[in-house]
Amino acid sequence: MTVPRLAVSVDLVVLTVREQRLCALTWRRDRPPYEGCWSLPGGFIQLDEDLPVAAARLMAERAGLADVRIHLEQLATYGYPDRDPRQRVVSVAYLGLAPDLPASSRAQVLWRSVDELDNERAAFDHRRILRDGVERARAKLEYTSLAAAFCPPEFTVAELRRVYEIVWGTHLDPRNFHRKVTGADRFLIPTGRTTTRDGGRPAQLYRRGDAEQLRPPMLRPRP
Amino acid sequence: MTVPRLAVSVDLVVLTVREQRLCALTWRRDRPPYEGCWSLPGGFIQLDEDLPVAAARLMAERAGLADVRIHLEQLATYGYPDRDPRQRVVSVAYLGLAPDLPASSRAQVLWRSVDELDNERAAFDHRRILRDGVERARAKLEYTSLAAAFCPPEFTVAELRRVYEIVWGTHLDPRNFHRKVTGADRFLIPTGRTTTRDGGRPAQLYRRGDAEQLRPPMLRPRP
DNA sequence: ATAATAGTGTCTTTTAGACAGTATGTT
DNA sequence: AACATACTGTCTAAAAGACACTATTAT
Repeated sequence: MTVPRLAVSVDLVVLTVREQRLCALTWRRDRPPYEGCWSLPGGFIQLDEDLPVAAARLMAERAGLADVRIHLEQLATYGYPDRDPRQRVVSVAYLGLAPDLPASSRAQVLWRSVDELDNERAAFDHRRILRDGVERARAKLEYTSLAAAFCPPEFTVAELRRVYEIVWGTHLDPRNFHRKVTGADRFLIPTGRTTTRDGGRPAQLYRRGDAEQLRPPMLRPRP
Repeated sequence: MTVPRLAVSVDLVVLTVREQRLCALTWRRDRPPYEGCWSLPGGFIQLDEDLPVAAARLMAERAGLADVRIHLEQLATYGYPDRDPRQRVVSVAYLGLAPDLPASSRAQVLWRSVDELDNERAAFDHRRILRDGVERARAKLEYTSLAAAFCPPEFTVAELRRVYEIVWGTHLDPRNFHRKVTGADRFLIPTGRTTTRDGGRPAQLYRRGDAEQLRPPMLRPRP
């Protein structure tokens, strides 16, 4: 019996919060198929390459983000037979959460609002993959400390709150939020320094603690 | 540029609760590599086959479970280069949650306790995959209604509680549990019938409701 | 009657949600 | 001074945890 062999790619859903919007890193395709559509950065894996290694390599090569501080986790694998019209490709998607970084040097690579992207023609099944990545990120803010992955190394409680508000598209009470996150075990570590970059009274700066879970979780307000 | 092509397989972590233990469906390997070790049921995908279709096919062919009522979801994809010594294989793992079914007709296919399996030599990286599947199942009981996937079509609150207790390895207060699950929106639908199969006072029988989320979640007791 | 399990009620503690009030900076 | 934001405190409502008590079957 002979075993079918397939092309295997890695696609990246890299999210960040910038200009009051949840944004994803995208390419603009300049040739068929799906010319003119947006697509996720990605590429084929090498024969001797582990999946997370391929994801990190493509993060540098195709997303322009060589920074190792970016949180990267496997999202899901997409493999229905005609998702690429040229050949059968099984794609392993990774989800990356990044702080607001300087834009890439390449003109082809753009941060774009996920709401905009959702209303535009996407290449392949990349809209579906993006949706899955956004929903994963939204869900993970509830019960993990991953929101801090969207923040710079030192951040204020208000900046962290704005991450939640923008990713969830909701308003959160600043005082209750403050109590919740500062009270959570090992979520935030005070640096002792303060900043006035948000205006008003100087705010404590925090670093990310080593807690991964947020217990009890912070549930999204439901309409 | 030439695209490397790889074998892609689907491996199944099928869990059930039987004889007071969380069990997984396994094969016993009768030839190298990993002769004598246990392995997860699985196989290669066909060239024109979608991943969920392949998972369902292998569920029937290799696990002996053609039953469509079994909950099936994608778990994760494993692809480090030497996970199979014969050739490079990227494996997409699926997680299945099944009620306590009659044993398979094939002697090679066995339900075995996940704790036992964790202490025995496994083929390939199947111990890691099993651990990931078990952890996913444990986590999902917290914030979804998936525990009912381990139960027969009609079940009592006590049977549902035993699922939680066995999967989590904890004791839960029967009265608080009853209040929580019967109060949860659209988690359980009373059938009107009762049963005495657990002894004692007859218990209401319930069917699974259409709620997928459990809000607020039922958190595992922590030590 | 006794044992076993189902189900209800009650009290306490924890947490969330709403919001008043004080603190400390900038303009 | 006015204003902006940070932070603390307080009250209430919801939910979890502990556990007493009643209900309905089998033996």
